[in-house]
Amino acid sequence: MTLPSTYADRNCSLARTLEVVGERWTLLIVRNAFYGVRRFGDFATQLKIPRAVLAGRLKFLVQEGVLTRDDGAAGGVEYRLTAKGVELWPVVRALMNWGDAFYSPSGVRRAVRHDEDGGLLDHEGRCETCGSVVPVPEIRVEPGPGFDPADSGLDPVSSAINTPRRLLEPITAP
Amino acid sequence: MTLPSTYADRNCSLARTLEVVGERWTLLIVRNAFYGVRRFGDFATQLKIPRAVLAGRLKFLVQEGVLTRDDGAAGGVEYRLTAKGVELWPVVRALMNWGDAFYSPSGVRRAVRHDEDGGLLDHEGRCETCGSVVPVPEIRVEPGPGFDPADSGLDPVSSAINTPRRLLEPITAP
DNA sequence: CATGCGAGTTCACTGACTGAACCACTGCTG
DNA sequence: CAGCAGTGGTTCAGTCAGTGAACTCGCATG
Repeated sequence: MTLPSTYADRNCSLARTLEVVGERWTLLIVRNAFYGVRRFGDFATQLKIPRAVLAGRLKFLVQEGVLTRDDGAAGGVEYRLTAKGVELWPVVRALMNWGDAFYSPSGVRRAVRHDEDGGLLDHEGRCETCGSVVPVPEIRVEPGPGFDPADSGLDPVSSAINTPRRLLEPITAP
Repeated sequence: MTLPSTYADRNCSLARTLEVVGERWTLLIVRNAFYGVRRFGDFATQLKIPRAVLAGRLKFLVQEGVLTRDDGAAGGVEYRLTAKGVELWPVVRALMNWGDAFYSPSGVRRAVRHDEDGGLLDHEGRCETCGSVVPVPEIRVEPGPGFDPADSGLDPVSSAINTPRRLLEPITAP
């Protein structure tokens, strides 16, 4: 858990990455940060993660330079992805693609589009309409055909992230 | 650990994927399978993973259809990636890319090439020489500029996987 | 001053991981 | 055919990390 090597293989960048984001909950926290979640309480309610674990993960991610911790405009604390954190998008996307392919028979659970022209993104993150590799802030996520509305979450945070929205745009308090 | 949801969010393919490959050690086992490791003992010695954990992970991955378990030609048991398992390559590659980018200042630890023409692969898996998206069995992995020979591993399995080789090609006993 | 809220911390409990030792089966080998 | 080594596990006690509920702290508001 602490910095000094949790995995032995010093020559493997996969192992090195997993030391940072490979623990339980960590990538879901990062995913929520992409979805615009910034507040401690919002992470906690949406993920139903024990607060002690959340506190530890957030501290570690800040220490690793994946998130920043600042006092937000509204007075509370805000956690946001750094540039290094945003670079985790291909990782998140690859994992989502695999889950959609093998565990979502009725189609992707969340569709990913280029917000400028509405084009779907392929597996490499390229817009099928304009052909460009879409930068993360221009990506829109919305429920796809495999999305199950019966399970869309009753808390306001889940409702917000299940509404079509751009990545990184902050979810707004009710 | 068992199948019934370890994460709450039923509408997230990321969570679903992490239920399969998100536990400690699991992706390193898969990585080794890409590198041609097939035998129980070889996984154990290269990863220095407790044998009980390895046994549990292998059983689970077989159950999930990521690996197959067969009696090999040489008489022992062989674990191999299924087509579904091979589809995890983009995940492994994305994680390695991020680790190389942020934790390997002197360059990638392992270079990934198209074995047919020697072209380097970009982040989307496309060959810079011939321009095609390279299928996994045609990918060659070799030590890159960030590779540290002082730490290249003394056991025969590590030596084998630190030698340039095609993915999925079985490592041969000494 | 009471109330409430956000952001954590504390704590007892449980479950998972660790490492070492042990077991079972196979195929030799003398 | 007894002994032995190799492979593929299982068992077990000790430790460590995750869980969930309750609690604390600081700050703003009424």
